[in-house]
Amino acid sequence: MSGPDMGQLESDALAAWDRAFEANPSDRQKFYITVAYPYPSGAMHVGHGRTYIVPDVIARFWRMRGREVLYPMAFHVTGAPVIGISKRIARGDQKAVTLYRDLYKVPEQTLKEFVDPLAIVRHFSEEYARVMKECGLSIDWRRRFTTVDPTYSKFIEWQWKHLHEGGHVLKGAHPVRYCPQCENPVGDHDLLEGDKAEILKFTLVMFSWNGDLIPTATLRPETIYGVTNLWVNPGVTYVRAVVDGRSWIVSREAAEKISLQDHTVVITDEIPGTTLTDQEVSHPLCGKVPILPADFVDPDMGSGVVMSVPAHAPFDYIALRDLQSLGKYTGIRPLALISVPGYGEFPAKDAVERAGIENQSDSRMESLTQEVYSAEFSHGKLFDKYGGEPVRIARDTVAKRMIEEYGSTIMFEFDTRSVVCRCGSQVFVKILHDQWFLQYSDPEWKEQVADHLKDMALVPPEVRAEFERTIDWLKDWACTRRVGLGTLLPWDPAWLIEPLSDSTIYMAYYTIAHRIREFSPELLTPEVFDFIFLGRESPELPDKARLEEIRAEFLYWYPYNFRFSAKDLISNHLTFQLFHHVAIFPQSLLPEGMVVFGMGLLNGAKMSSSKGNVFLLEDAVSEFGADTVRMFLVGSAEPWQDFDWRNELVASTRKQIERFWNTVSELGNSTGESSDIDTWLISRLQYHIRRTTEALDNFQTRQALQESFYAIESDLKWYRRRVAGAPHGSRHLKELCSVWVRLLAPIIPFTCEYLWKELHKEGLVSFAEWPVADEKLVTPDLELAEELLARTVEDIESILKIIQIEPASISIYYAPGWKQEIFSMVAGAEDKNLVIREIMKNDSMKKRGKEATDATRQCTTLIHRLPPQLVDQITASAIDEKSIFENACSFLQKEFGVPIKVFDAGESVHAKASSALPFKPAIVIE
RNA sequence: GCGAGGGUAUCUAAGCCAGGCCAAAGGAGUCGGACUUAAGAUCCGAUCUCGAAGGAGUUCAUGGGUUCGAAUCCCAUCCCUCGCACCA
Repeated sequence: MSGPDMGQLESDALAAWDRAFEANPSDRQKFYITVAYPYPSGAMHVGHGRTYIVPDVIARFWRMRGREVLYPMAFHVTGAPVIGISKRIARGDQKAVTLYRDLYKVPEQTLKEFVDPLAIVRHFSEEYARVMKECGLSIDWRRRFTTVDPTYSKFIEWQWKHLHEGGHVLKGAHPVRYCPQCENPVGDHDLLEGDKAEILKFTLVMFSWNGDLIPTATLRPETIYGVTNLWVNPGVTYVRAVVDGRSWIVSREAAEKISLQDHTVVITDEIPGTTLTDQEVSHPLCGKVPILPADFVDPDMGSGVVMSVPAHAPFDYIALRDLQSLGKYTGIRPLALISVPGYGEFPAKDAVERAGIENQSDSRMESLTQEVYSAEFSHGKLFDKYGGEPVRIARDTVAKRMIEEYGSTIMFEFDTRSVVCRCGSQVFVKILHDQWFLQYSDPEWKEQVADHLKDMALVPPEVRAEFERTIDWLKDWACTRRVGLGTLLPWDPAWLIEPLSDSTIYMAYYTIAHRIREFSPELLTPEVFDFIFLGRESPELPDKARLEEIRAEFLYWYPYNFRFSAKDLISNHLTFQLFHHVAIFPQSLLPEGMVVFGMGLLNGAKMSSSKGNVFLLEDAVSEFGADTVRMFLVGSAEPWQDFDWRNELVASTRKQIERFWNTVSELGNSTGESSDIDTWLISRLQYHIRRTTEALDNFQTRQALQESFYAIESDLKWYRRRVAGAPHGSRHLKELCSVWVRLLAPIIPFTCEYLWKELHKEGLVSFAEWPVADEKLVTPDLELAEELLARTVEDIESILKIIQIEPASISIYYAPGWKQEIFSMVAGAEDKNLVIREIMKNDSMKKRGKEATDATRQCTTLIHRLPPQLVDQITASAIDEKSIFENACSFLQKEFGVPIKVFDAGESVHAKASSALPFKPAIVIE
């Protein structure tokens, strides 16, 4: 039989599902799940596919279990990326055009429209919706919206009014990456180079020189006590500049940077580096020190002047050593100030000497500096005369003191040298003013979130620690931007609300999205939302009756049951949304649970659109079929594990679906009489129903598939073997198929929808009743008998394999009754080492002597090897091995093609017979 | 560097929390057989090593330790993934 026509089958199912998943409040209990909505700036790949298919499987499962299930979807279009994309496409940037035209397959005509950023999100949100439907996602599309819809903006304004009034939004200054050419802050996606650059906070230590200040930038202000000199580059021309009214000497680059960081800077004249060398400067904390020449000083790093601490900085140590080896400045000695275990008086000296470094151009200097730096930071302590504090604490105390008493200031600088904007200009750190912050640092707010987290279900449980860490670690978040798409900050409309910050409670908005559109946006005052979400009455609400309905719908669905997202969002979105929920909603409406996904790989490598290493979801669906894609994505790993898409594995998934399709088509309408083995099959089925249900209850889609697909298949394999040659399947098989199709319906709904009809069932399988295990159909004795038989067959096979003789007959010797007794006694014994004594107290056993002690030892070994559950069953049910084997004689004869004889081992004199044990008969092949 | 998670046979992936059910499930791949004109599909078997009796030996990143007994518990080391922010 050939496979089904998937194309036809899929379009039939899609037609049948049209609008079927629109969810409305009902008498049923609700189940509401949401997934982080996509930012539609490109085509969906199979990684996205899993993000939405896993929740769909869960949604379908609960729907079949009789819940009213809401699974909504919307599109996040706020932010700056599409603006950059549209600019690049407008400019004809080759890389961007290739990506969109060739990889994402955007038609030429549409691509032309991409000069409008909104056209991009419009195009791809349509694509997303279309592909999501093709995948069979059971979404209520009536609730779809985008985050720039005027109605949604009204909702965001309401949210932010509450955050503001609740004291969670504060104004402050903030250092950002800034492009002077574009006159804008730049995000990661705007960068040509240095996208991982971090902003470091340097302290400018102010040395005095003839009425001028010479600042040196350092990450280690506490080392001021060990400064022996400064370094300037003699080949660089420095500038004198009036900075906030004081005269500074710094490199030209530094002057420019400082001017972006809250200082007024006026350059007055130039000073060659050579003028500075051999001059003497002073600082209250280290006294007078000379300025020495050094070529390694980079004018583009910090102030362009460096303070030298040869005792603790390898660079300084070796630069000094190099000078001194030329007979210069020999009077200068390193000055130690930190003690650190594992190093002598001068850690920098130790490190340099241990590594055998010859001179300052050695490539290992960088890592050596890092090594000393870390060792001192984590284990170092300042000498008592400098306060005796650990380095990690002293660093802050000294910095604070310098700022308060000695005119120091902060300078921001990147940790990587070259940070370049897409426009080609160098990027600087700028301090932005009037910036609004969400005050995630607020201890009280943190505590509320942490308290609520305790009540939440988290899947998998391992992520709890990471959430706790994140709540603890979160600092204030700059929540407004100057550029991009989005909602204006209601009380300061010069700012846009930052995109991660406008996506924190939209799960509540879904519940009313389709109804709120009945109002024109200008009617949607904060009072309206206050009423809908908080039940707050106010006079003059528009269309109160309608609002009552909307509020009722919100209350029906909220709080959501589970939110799904990938693990990279734990440290921002998933935690942010908790902060916002606790700030706005009452206890009873707070989120109940979260499910965190793993990441996707393609052929073992990370999926990445920019590197072209993606497999588009739509291509996957058209090549393999939606069900295959679904089954692979939820079945190859549990949702929280990383998964790896490999075409060859996916192809074999398709074969499995075809096999299932063939089996059900063949057996689905059987009506024959049933026998013991049918009863056995149905008994096993109850177990699989239970296990599948448990797995899906716990979001274990892979486990569910193992139980509902492979485990049932493997039972059927044994069944077929047992009935080989017997007439057509029984009516029990029909029942099995009906259960089987339902168990798999959440995972491969297209195939199951078709087969459901084939089985002449009413309605859609998507809404059919989820199977429930019926304990009355469980027959432990039969299962045990089949287990014994299967194990015996296995034993016989393994013997046959080894001895390689052509067997003439096979004899099975089942264990005598007294061994059963021993077996039970051993099984029931607390201490298996002492049981032999108990057994020997029994006279009839005593009479058997060695035979009985041997049997006890053998039973003990056997019991250790059998699953405990099975041992319990064996002892509980006193099975009749004799009749089991006799009943199976014809089966065994067919299996092995030779006559089978069954004997009581107790009545046999055959040497082998004595090795018979309960559940492990002696086997003799002749 | 810091924080969180992980390393199981050819690949993938159970098992680990609650140590003996473990030479270690399932799936894939590979090899052999049946069917077929052939291929594919399907079905059956094998797939760490040894073995002419259902067994034995060596394995679960590496090295130690605890225990009668360790893939599972403890310690150290190495490697991988994610996050470290104003960005979706």
